[in-house]
Amino acid sequence: MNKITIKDIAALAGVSIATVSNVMNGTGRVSGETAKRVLQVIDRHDYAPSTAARFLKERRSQLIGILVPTGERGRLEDNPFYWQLVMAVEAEAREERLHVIVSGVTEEDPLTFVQERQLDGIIAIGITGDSPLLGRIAQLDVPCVYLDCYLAGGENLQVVNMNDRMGGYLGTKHLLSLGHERIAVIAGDIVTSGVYEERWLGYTRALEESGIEADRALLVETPVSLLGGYHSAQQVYMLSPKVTAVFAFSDVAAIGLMKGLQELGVRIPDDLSVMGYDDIDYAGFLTPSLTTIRQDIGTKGKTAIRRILSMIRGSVPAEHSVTLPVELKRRQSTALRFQPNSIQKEE
Amino acid sequence: MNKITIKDIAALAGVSIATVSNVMNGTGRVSGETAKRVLQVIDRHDYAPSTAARFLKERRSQLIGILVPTGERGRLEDNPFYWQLVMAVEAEAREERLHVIVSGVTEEDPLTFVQERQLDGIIAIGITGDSPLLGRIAQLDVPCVYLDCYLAGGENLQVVNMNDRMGGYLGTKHLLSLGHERIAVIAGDIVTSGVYEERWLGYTRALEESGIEADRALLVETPVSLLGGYHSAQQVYMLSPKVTAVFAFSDVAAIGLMKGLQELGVRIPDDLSVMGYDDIDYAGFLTPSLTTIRQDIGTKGKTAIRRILSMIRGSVPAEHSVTLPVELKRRQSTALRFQPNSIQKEE
DNA sequence: TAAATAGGATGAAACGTTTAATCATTGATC
DNA sequence: GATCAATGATTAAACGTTTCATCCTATTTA
Repeated sequence: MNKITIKDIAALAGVSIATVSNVMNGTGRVSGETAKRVLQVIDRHDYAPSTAARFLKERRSQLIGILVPTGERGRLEDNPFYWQLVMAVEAEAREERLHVIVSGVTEEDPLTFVQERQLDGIIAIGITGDSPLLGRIAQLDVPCVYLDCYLAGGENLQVVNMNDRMGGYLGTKHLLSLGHERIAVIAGDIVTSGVYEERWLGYTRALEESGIEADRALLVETPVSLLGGYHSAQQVYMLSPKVTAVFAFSDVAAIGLMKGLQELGVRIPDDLSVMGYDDIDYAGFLTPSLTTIRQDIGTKGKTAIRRILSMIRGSVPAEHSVTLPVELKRRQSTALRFQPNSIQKEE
Repeated sequence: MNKITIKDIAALAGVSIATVSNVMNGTGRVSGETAKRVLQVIDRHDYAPSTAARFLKERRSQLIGILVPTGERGRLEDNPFYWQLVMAVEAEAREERLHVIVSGVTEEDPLTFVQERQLDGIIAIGITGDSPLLGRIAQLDVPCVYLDCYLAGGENLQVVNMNDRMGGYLGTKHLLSLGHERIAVIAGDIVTSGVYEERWLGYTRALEESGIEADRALLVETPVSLLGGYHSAQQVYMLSPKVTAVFAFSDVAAIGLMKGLQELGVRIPDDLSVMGYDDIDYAGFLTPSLTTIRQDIGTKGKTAIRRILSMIRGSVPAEHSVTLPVELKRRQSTALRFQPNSIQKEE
């Protein structure tokens, strides 16, 4: 069953292939009569023009790549966050008749496919300031928007970030306002990841404003995952009761942490306040529900794809980077420091 | 900055384009000498051959489509499950040098892009027995694997399902073994969705084996989501205390349900046992942790893509459909019926 | 010495589109 | 009646590959 081509349609409709092409694209001049006939033939044989041929001619692909960091065994990172992002990007893209390729980037052969497939644009997520990818992408000369990236020399790159520093600041302020002064932090590797570093900077600034010096000993660096959070419960437990609150820089880690703490007999928020970050859907449905910093991933994705689109159309947005707002979402997992009658912990 | 093509490489290396092509693909006969020279030139200009041109010739795309159901506003359905799937599929695909397009399918123009882009294969998720898509896909004549689909006349279609009936059966057996006899069920629309219907059939069979007749009044049909589960808590509450256990056919709904119940003062599992389905990552990290039916999404995805690959290579797997095993994951949210001292509920 | 063979490289067609340039027909204008 | 303009449709080049058939040159074989 050989694929039907524009040539077949032309023959069947008794016109030239140019006319068929013109009918499909609304270009050139075609009489209503002919157009109708051609469309009928197209419809009857449900013919669809080959994008390979078209894009070969037009030198583009109508394809957007989402470059997702890979974790163990070269797999895409396991975080529901990415699906949220894909959802947002795909929705916008589909409206513009673009499609979305989701791909992990590995060390060996990171990006040749971008070039080979002539992607119209790419969205790169979570690239750290010193990554070699950065140079590669620049070389490619493809419209690119960086998401959640804090880049060293990237002044003229398109960057879309959430206001991570503000998030760290808001969360810490909230805990301070509840009377907490020694606040532990759970985060991924602070040094290499701009996102967590920014949140940490917000954290320290808030503390400073209250005349408290940030104490690196209260920082627990752990993989950002349920298990990572779970395992760090032990360390947090050792820090208590001097430490009365924990700020986890990720909801996922916070959920693991809470589980771990509860198993150790710690009551949340009575004994310890826990604060998350992201406001993933589950945050509001935990017991206790999780106070967190909300970032609107949908907006983030939408902003990214919109910028890609305007870059594709040749109009580079005026401002290079945009920082989207975050918001404190107060729930049950944070409370005033110490119940009056529970100043000392049982040992 | 015009894209560099095979022609440029040929000119620079002082050979014909045929030779360049041969060098790249290891076809034809090329001397080691020439090969080296060509490769150098390719490397120096980091040239990457255009897939559009290549695939135009080869009549394929090295592209796999994942067709995701769309929910409100035409967006991809919001369920972390899909990301798990994409992760698995993408990993396998990348090894075979295929790429993955994620696309929602809408009513208006469901699938022309499959044809236009000449996808090498598609993975269709959650298509119900009577969907018009089914016919369209068959028409396309593209290798397709159906995931989580119970199809009416689909004897010769490639279907990969989990053993949903067994899952329903196992979960119900478990609850029965704990002494529960009136067990409510929370599910999406049973009629149209094969998956939930199967689980329901497993449920009724288990009951029958204990001489209990399934009671349709104990079935709460609700959207499969956190909020859906949350809202159904009210109905479940009305059914208690005669009903002593709930089987939610989705973890996501179960999580919402538990939250709702806890807000109503119901203790889990003391007052009511709750059982989920899927074993999403969060299930083990809730308080109480959720007893559930585990399905291995990674394996599901891997199986699907493997079958696609063999279909692409022309060898249609012998058995048309495969059913993967599920497993009971016992945790804290289910317990023996009634504490001895709490036979009657306070009213 | 002539013919056959093998290795190495090339020419050109084909893949299915788009599009600029061209052509043919008809009706309007001078 | 000749020129022009407008309309409708066609021809052919181009896009960047792959690949088959062909060609050249040196070496081996008869």
